[in-house]
Amino acid sequence: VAPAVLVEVALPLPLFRTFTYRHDGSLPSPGTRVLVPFRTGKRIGWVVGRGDAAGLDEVRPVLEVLEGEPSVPPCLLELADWMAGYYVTPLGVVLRSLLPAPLSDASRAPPVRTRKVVRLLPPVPDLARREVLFARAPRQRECLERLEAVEEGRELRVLLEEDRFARSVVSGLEEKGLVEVVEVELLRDPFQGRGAPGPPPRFSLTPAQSGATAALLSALDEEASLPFLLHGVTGSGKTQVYIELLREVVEARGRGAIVLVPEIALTPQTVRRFRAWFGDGVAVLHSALSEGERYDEWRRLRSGEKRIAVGARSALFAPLEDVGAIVVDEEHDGSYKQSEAPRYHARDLAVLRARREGAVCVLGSATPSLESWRNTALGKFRLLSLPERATGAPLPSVEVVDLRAPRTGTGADGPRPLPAPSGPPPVLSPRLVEAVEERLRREEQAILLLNRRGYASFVQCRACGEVLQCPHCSVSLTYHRRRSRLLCHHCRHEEGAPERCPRCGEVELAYRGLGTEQVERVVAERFPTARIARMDVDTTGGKWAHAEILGRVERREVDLLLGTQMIAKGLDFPGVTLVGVINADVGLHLPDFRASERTFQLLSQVAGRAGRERRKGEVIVQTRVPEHYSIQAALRHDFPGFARRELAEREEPRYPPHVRLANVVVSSPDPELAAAGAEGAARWLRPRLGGDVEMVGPAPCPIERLHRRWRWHLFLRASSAGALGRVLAELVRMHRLPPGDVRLVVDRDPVALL
DNA sequence: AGCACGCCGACT
DNA sequence: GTCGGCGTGCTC
Repeated sequence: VAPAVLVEVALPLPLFRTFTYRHDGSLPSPGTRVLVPFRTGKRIGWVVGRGDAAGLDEVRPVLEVLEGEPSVPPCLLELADWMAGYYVTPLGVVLRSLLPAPLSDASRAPPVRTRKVVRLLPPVPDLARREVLFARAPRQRECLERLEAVEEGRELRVLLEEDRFARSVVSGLEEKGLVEVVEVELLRDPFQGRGAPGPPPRFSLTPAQSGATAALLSALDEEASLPFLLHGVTGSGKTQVYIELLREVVEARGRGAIVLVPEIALTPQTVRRFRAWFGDGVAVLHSALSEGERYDEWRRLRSGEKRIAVGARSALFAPLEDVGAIVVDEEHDGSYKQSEAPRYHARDLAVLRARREGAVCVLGSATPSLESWRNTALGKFRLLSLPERATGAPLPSVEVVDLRAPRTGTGADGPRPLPAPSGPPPVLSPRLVEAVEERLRREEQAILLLNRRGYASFVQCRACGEVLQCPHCSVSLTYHRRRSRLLCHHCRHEEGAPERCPRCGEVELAYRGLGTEQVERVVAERFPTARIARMDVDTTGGKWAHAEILGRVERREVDLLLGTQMIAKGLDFPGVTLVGVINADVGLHLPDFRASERTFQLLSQVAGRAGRERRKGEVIVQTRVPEHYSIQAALRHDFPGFARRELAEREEPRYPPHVRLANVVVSSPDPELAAAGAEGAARWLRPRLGGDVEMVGPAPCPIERLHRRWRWHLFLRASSAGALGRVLAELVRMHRLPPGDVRLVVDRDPVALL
C-alpha cells in the first residue's frame, strides 16, 4: 500500500485559508485538480503544496486526483498566487477564474462532446477464418470490409445511416471481437460554417510600422525587455505591427502568443485579420462561445495544437507554456478590468506575465491610459509612435457644434444670442443634417454615435415631477419604446411602461434624456430614404447579430450606422466619411475622476472611424460644453496635450496615476447596516493608516443603492502598492463586520467608482 | 459561498 | 404538539 501524504488544497470558496487532506500516493504537483470531500458534499480544488495536520481532529482523504499533469501550468499558478495577494482574493477563487468553468465545478455536466467511432481490432482475420466467421453473416463481412477500406475508424452514425448497416451487424462484429465502438472526444469548432478567411492582403509596411516592428523584434533577443507602449493614431496600422511580431514569435520561433482586445472590438473584422495570417493556429476566445466551445479552444492551447490566443480579458490566462509575445490592443479600455472577484486588470497582468515568462509585451492605443503614458515618462515603458495613418489618409477634420446655440444657428461661430431658447436641443443640428445629406447624395456612409441606449433615459411626470426609479437601485429607469418597457440598466429589472404617473395619476409624461432608440426614430423621419442600422446591446441579442449588422455595413447595404460606444472601436469601413457625435456630454459629468479621460477616448476613437482610406473624413461633435479640454483636445487630435492637462488635474486632489487607489465598498440590504459597516471598517482602519496610506471617506457610493443593496465606500490612497496591499490584506482577514447581511468588497486600481 | 444547527410563530 | 423562518458559525 502506498504511503499517505498530506496535501494542502485551495478551494474555490471565499475563504482565506486552505484545507488539509491526505492522499495515498505521492504528492501531486502543485496546480493539480483534486476532488475532495467538503462538509456533506464534494468539491474540486487545487493542490498547492504539502499539508500539515497539526491541530486537526480529522483529516479526510482526497477522493480523486483528477489529472495526471496539472491543468494550471506552473507559470500560471505563480501568476494566480500573485493575483491572490494583490487583489486580496482567495487563491481558489483566482484559480477558478483562470480556468474554463467546467474544470472547477463538480456539478457541471460533462462538457466534452463525443461521437461513437467503430474501429477494427487486431488481429485481422485471414481468409479461411473469415469463411467460418461470416458463413451465415454476409452483412457482417461487408461491414468489416467497409471498415478495412477506411484508414481510421468510421463514425457509427455514418456506418448506420450512409452505409445502411443495421446496428445489430455492428454488434455482431463486436461480439466476435473484430471491432470496438469507442467514444472519441469531439472538439467543437466555433467557426464551423462561417467560411474560411481569405489570403492575407499584400502590402508593405510604412516606415513607422517598420521601425516599431524592428524595435519589438530586437526586444525578443533581450534578456528582460521593458513593456512597449505603441501609441498609434487611429488607422495607423497597429494590428499589422502585432501581426509582424506574431509571425516572428510563432512562425519563426515556435513560441506562443496572446492578443487581448476589448470584448466589443472582437469583431469579425479583427478575427478575420488574424485568421487570414495564422489560419487555424488561432484560438479565438469570445463571449459568444458556448462553455463547451471555450473549453475546447482552451484544450487546443493546452495541448499545443494552437499557439495563438486572441480574446478578451481572460484570454490572458491562455494555458501556453512558452509565451513569446503578449499584445494588449486598446490598452486604455476599461473592459480589461474585471468587475467581480478577482477584480484584476488584464493590462497590468499582461505586463506581469510577460515579464515573468520572458515575453515581449506591447500595449497599443491611439489614446493610451494615463497610467501607461506616465510609465513611458518614468522610463518604465518604452514608447513607440505611429503618428500617421497607414493609408496616408489625413486624420479627419473635427468640428464642434454648440448645442446651446439657437436651433437655426450655424454652430459655434459668431455671437450667440442671449437668452438661449428653452426646451431640449435638437437631436440633429442643421450642420449635422447637412453633412448627412451630403453623404447620402454621394453614396458614402456615416456613423452616428450616442453613448446612451434606449429611447429616453428617464420618464418624468409633467404634473408632479416624479421620476420613475428602479425598485432595486437608486437610478432612474430607461424607457425602451419598441418594447414599451422601462428597464434598469444596472440590475436589469424591467416593468411595463406606465400610462400615468404612479404617484399623482397624471397622464402627461415626459420622456427625457435622449437615447439611441429615439435617435433612430428621428433620423428615420429626417432621412426617409436612408438605410439605417442601429447597433447597441439591445440590437445585438443573438450570437452573431453583431456580425450580421457589421456585414451589412461592410457590403454597403447601410447608409447610416447608429449606435453606442460599441461602434467606436476597431471598425474599418472605407465607405465611412462622416462621424457625427449626437451628444458628446453623455458621461462627461459623472462623479468619477476618469470622466474626462473617457470622453476624450470615446471622441478620439469614434472620430478615427471616418475617412480611413482615400476620401477625407469629417467629424461633427455636438456638445453643450465646446470649451471643455476633453473636447478641445479631441478636436485637435492632441493626445499629449490632453494627457498633460489631465495629469495636472489629478494632482490635487491626488488621483491615479499619481497615487495607487483602492475602493472599499460595504453593502447591505439595510441602509443602517451598510453605513454602520462602513464606519466600522473606517474605525478599524484609522489606527493602521499613517506613513504612506491615507483614507478618504466613508461616504455613500455615487449610486447608493444597487441590486437591492445600500452601498457605502471609502478610498485608500497610497504612493506605493506595497503598504496599501498590507493594510487591505489585514482588513479583509482580521476585521469583523457587524452581524447580519453585510458584505465588504475591495477593488484595487478601480476603473469605475459608481 | 453553502449548509447545518438552533431557537420562536401559524398550522395539521 | 410540529413545520419552518433565517440568524450564526464552520468547513480539512
